[in-house]
Parts: sequence; C-alpha cells; structure tokens
Amino acid sequence: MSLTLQNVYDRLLAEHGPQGWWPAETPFEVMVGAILTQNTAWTNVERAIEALKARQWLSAEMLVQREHAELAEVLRPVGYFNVKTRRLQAFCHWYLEMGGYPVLETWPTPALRGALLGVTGVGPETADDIVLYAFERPVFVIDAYTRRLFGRLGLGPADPDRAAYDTWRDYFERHLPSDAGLFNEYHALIVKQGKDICRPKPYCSACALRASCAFAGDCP
DNA sequence: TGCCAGGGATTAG
DNA sequence: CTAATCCATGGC
Repeated sequence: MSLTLQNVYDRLLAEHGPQGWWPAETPFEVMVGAILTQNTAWTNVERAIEALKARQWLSAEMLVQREHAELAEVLRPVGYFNVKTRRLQAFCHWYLEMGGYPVLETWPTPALRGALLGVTGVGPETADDIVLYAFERPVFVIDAYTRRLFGRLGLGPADPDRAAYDTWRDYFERHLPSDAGLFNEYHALIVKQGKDICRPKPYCSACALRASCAFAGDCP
C-alpha cells in the first residue's frame, strides 16, 4: 500500500502517543535547548540546563555576562562546549538586541526565521525548532531522522539524498495542513521513532525485531 | 568498543 | 554546489 504523510502521522501517534514537546518551562529555555542539542543526545542537554537553572543563569541577560571559561564549564556535558558557548552567547546578544520575546513575537514568520538564520550557530533546523516550539508558528522541522525515515518509506521530495533542507521542509508544508500543533507533534514523533527503531545500522531492522513497529509490513 | 546523538561553520575541490 | 573535517561528552 502507499503511505501518505497523514497516514504515517496516525501510525506514529498510535504507536508512541503524544510526546508533549518541547520539554521546557519557557520559550527562552526552548531556544537554549535548541542550540545545545545540536548533534547531541538530549539527556546531556538536560544536565546543562539544570546546571544553568541552579546558578540562575538561564536568561539572556545573565548568559551574556558570563566569561567564556565559566560558561563552557557548565556546558561541558553537552559536548562541543567551546563552540556552543560562543553560539549561545551570540544568540543571547541577538535576542537582547532585538528586544526579546515580546518584540520577536510580533514578527511575521518569514522575517523571524530569516533573522534567526543570520545568527552564528543557528542553522535551518535550530531556527525552525525555535520558530515552531518557542513561537508556535507552523514551520515543519527537518532533521536527520526525518530524511532517513521518509527516505526509507519512499516519501518526501525527489532525490531525497541530495534534496536541500528547504526542499524537504516545503514537501511537508505542502502536503499537510498548516497547523503548528500538528507540526509540533509530528516532528516529536519522528524523533521518537528514530530513537527507538529506525537506527542508521543495521538498515531498519525494526520490523524483524519489534512486533509493534509502527511500519510493520510497509518498512522498505 | 566503536558508533551515534533532536547540527553548523569552515575549508577545499 | 558537494564533500570532508572539526567540534567533544555520554549512553549503550
């Protein structure tokens, strides 16, 4: 049978249940987490966020005032801590310059996304994490799991391996209703599926290993 | 024990 | 525009 994006979403939701993303107490915490989780396991990010909270450093004002070395030490668990210290402080400078959440909240989505992409260390996925999960705008977040899962399912843009980030994003946004709540849950479910089952190696052996695989019978 | 994790910037061809 | 390399800790 041929799967549709809505069909895949229904199966993922039935298999895994609502994910309740983003795991954060405030929009600013979402933004910090989005930068810290780049190519990094979320459990490592949790440690760093807790350490920031314990020091009362989880605000743009406090973060920009830290010395590189003292912030890097707290960010150690996330890996790439020197890089991420610079990225987080660059982001906080921008955030304060723009006037913080109350001002950014009034920006149209394309302007917000474009401005985020201008911040060093904020690439397309991190920008969309922020736009979707901190500002609740309907942009679809693409990550490695998305490309891998939908590439294997035979969905997504033509030439999936070479397709650019925006090509993938456009595909999802054109084939689904423009709904921030749907995009929120869908991306979270894709990550959950990727973590649990669709590993890079061995090649999607889930259907042979797991009776309740959401794609049993349709997994390529 | 090697591989992978909710990427992005930089450099080389 | 595509490919390779660097960044670095922690779980399994």
